[in-house]
Amino acid sequence: MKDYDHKEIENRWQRKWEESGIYQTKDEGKKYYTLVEFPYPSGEGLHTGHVRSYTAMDIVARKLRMEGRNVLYPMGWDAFGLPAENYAIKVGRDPQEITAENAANYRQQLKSLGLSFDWSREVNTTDPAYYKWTQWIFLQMFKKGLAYKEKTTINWCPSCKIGLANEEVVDSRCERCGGEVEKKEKEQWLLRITKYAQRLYDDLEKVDYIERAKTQQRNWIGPSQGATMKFKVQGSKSKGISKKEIEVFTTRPDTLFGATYVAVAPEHALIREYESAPRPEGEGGITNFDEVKKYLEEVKKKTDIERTAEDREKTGVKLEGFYAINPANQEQVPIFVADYVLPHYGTGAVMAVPAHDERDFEFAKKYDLPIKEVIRPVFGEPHKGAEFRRTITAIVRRPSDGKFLAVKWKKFGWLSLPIGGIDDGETSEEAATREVLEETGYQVKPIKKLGGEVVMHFFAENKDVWRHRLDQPVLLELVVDEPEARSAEEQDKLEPIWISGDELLNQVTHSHNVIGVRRFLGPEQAYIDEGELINSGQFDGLDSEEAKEEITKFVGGEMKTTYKLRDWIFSRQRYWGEPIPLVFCKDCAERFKKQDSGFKNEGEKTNPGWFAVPEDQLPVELPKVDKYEPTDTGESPLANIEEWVNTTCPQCGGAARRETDVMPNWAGSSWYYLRYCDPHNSKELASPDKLKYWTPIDWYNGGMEHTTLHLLYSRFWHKFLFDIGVVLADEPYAKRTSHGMILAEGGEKMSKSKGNVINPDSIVEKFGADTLRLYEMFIGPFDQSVVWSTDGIVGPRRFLEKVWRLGSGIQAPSTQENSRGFTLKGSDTDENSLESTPPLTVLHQLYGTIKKVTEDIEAMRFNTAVSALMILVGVMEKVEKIDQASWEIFLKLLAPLAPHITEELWNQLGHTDSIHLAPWPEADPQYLVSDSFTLVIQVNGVVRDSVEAQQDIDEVGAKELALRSQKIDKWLEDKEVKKVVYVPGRLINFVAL
RNA sequence: GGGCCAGUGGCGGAAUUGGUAUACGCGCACGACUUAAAAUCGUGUCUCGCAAGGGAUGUGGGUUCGAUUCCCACCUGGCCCACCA
Repeated sequence: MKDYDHKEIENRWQRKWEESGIYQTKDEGKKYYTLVEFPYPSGEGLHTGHVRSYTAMDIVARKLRMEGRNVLYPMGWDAFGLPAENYAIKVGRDPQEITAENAANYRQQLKSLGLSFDWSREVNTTDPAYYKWTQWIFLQMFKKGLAYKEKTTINWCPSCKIGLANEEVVDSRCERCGGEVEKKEKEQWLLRITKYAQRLYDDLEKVDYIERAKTQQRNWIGPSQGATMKFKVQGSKSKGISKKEIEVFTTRPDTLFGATYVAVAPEHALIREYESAPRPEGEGGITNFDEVKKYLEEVKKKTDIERTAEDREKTGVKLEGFYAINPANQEQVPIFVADYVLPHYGTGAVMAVPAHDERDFEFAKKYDLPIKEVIRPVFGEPHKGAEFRRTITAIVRRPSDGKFLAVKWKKFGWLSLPIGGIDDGETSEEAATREVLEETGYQVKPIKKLGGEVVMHFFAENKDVWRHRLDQPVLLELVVDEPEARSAEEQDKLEPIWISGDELLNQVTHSHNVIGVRRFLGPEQAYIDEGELINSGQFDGLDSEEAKEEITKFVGGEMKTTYKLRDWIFSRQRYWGEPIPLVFCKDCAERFKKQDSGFKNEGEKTNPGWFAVPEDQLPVELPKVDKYEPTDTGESPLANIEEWVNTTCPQCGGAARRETDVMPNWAGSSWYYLRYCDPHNSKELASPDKLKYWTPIDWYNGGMEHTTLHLLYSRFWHKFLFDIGVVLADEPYAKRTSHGMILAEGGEKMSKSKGNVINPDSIVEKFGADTLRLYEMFIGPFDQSVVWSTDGIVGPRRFLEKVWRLGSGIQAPSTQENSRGFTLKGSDTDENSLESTPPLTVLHQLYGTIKKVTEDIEAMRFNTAVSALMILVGVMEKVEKIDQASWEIFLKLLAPLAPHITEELWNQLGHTDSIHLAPWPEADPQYLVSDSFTLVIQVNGVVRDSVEAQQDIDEVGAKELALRSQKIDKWLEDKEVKKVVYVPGRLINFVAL
């Protein structure tokens, strides 16, 4: 027998598969579209994480093929991007060349892993034939008014002299040089993804994504319900109220009566307006504009690190010279400019309610602004199901005279006073306690009699936070104790423990069963929860929920949903990306400004002077340049190529200039999955027939890090393509799963700088692709991060060697007659194991494994699938004979995971067809159940014995059988069986006292 | 600060409608084969105890005949977001 030579076997079969084209997909049959994220072909080559994701989907794809599905499992290159550009700058080579080399390397690596990609459908985002359609989609968006140019702040790295995308900024530092990132104003193209925010949010309901991904997208889109309302602005010296207004967004219109100032973001239009045209005081001008200007400059200078520093103080400047009018009560309130107000969220202006918002509270404290309470907490009814087995004694100190009053804290949120009952005479102390509690805002009422005790209801609602919104804090001193375990005298001797706030929380919850815990907050904090309105005129007594709508209506505001999601900044002032196919004509811009008509589409209307490059001129190809660096002004290097930039206006035929910004690398990856359906189509991005056949993607696996960028962006593009009738489904991916990261030994991230990167090539070389595949699947749960261990690889390798030895002992049938039944190698020398395990065991094991492996692959539980196969081999190893049919079933089960060795052994059995096209085995139900099982016998829930029982045994039979056990006798001695719990097929439990 | 996820032997991990905790693999120990080693095969491997038994799934509680699994609180680690009004 030959040794298992993984190199020879893997090379040979990879070659044969390629020659025969068995993984090339036709466009017919019952389709299934499996997809993995196409890689960025970096210089470093493939890493272990790629192997994990691609192997997993390869297994799924292979199994589906064996089940008769027409599977599309394609691959391509997401090849635009910074690393290639930076490398090009460094060595002065064309990024296209570098990319081609890297892609060739990746292709070779992927092939060496035996992945069943259909290479005839390979795509490359940097191929003009591909990005022609990326540009085309962008133009459709432009024409629908979804693209617009706006001055926004970008991240600017002063040392690299380039603008950085948000993704290139890590912890406010430049990803490349590590320097601090500054802000810079720049004209940018943006895509109006916010227009799709609600649909992107709602339609998550329709798709089968891993729950984490859904949650993350929901949080990212971040809708919040609230209202916009207008504050009128009045000059301090003018009589009438001006027409000027500040619109604010709030989620808490119920607190409007507590709004004691208005704050606007430094970027707010109000300030810009005064900056360009200061007005006299009487008309509501800013009289301290110099001071304001100074503040704005300070803010601009601040880096992100300073702005987000943990202990940062809120700063702001009051705008002197005018007031805002609180629309609820017509009170004059000051206006501040403050950088804690975000320009891009809501309206860029807030009504500040210090009493009920932590940030406003902090700001009001600092600038000595009024804090007006308008919400009071409401206590609900106690949790009905609460039972009281334990009591904590608590002592309340009365603020007036500092005297202690004994009370008992019962379970959560209850305070019981040892008094005879409110009606029949409290002691003066007890009455005083109650008064203190009542005065300080707690509802105190008798709940139930407990042996002469009246239990006072102190708090109520479960899971609520105990808020102490009082001037005079009542401290609770808890003696942690179980009264039923101690005598009264002992209790008296207990030393009280002083605790408060978070300590209380810990103390109580650590030692006792507290279902809900109330946290002390001092009076020095804002009460941010909802409650009952006070100091709010005619709205007093309403609860927050009702008041929100009522007050909004009252002041003429509008209920509105806003989103955290921001529009997508779509320009990069770089070279290595798709040129944005737009042209700017100065003359036309002037003309449009004058006559405001003649637009052919929304895009031209939104962006006067900008025109789409005519579709017959696509693609706008990336020209060759000498230098790949951005210009000193931060413009794209394309701006330097006059002959490319200068063109003619598609509208008037006059001189015009091309847009020199390029698209971000998220552009090409937003629709690549569509191109795989019809990769060589030169007339359309893909033919409608093929799109209809293949989309949506049935199963898409990728990294969690792409959830809020790539995944969301591509859903947006897909919905747009749906709206304009290019695709037929409004969601691109029916199912999305995600693999966990592979960490280096020691649990750290693999990184080049740490030198702990594992190169898959070396593993393939030494152990083989099948071993690497098996190992990465076996290493741990697919969706969790796992730690790489080179030592652990020998496990799967030994397993494959064992399979090889077993399989090689099976000779190809020389005649038809002996095609069934063969002797395992070694069984004639291993006499001990001959009789011990009958073949029936193998059958049960085999069919159980079919079921297990089938289900596990479908649920991505590859680790347990591998484990099941190992167990099966362990069983087969020990029997004298296995019939060939059983062995073939085993090989088929292993085939998706280890495609080379199984193909070889399959071939050695005399098969001429590939195992990967053989039908997937089905579990025969008759072998899935055996006629007996192990009945576990418990006494009071503790396992005391187990016996073999017939599968169909009933409770009476099981009880009889169990009671025959002597071990059980012993445990039931002197006890009375109160109850018997019988779980068919599993256990019987005697509850005995 | 917010959201999400995780915590089980020396290590990776298994066990879900709540029902024998530690499958499978690594490592380790002993044995067989060998002149020897490697490879392979076999046996053992949570912990205390001579045993009978007891204890253990981050910590403390709860629900239950029975909890790794469900509930509450806390601690620790990871990922994402972060002044989102």
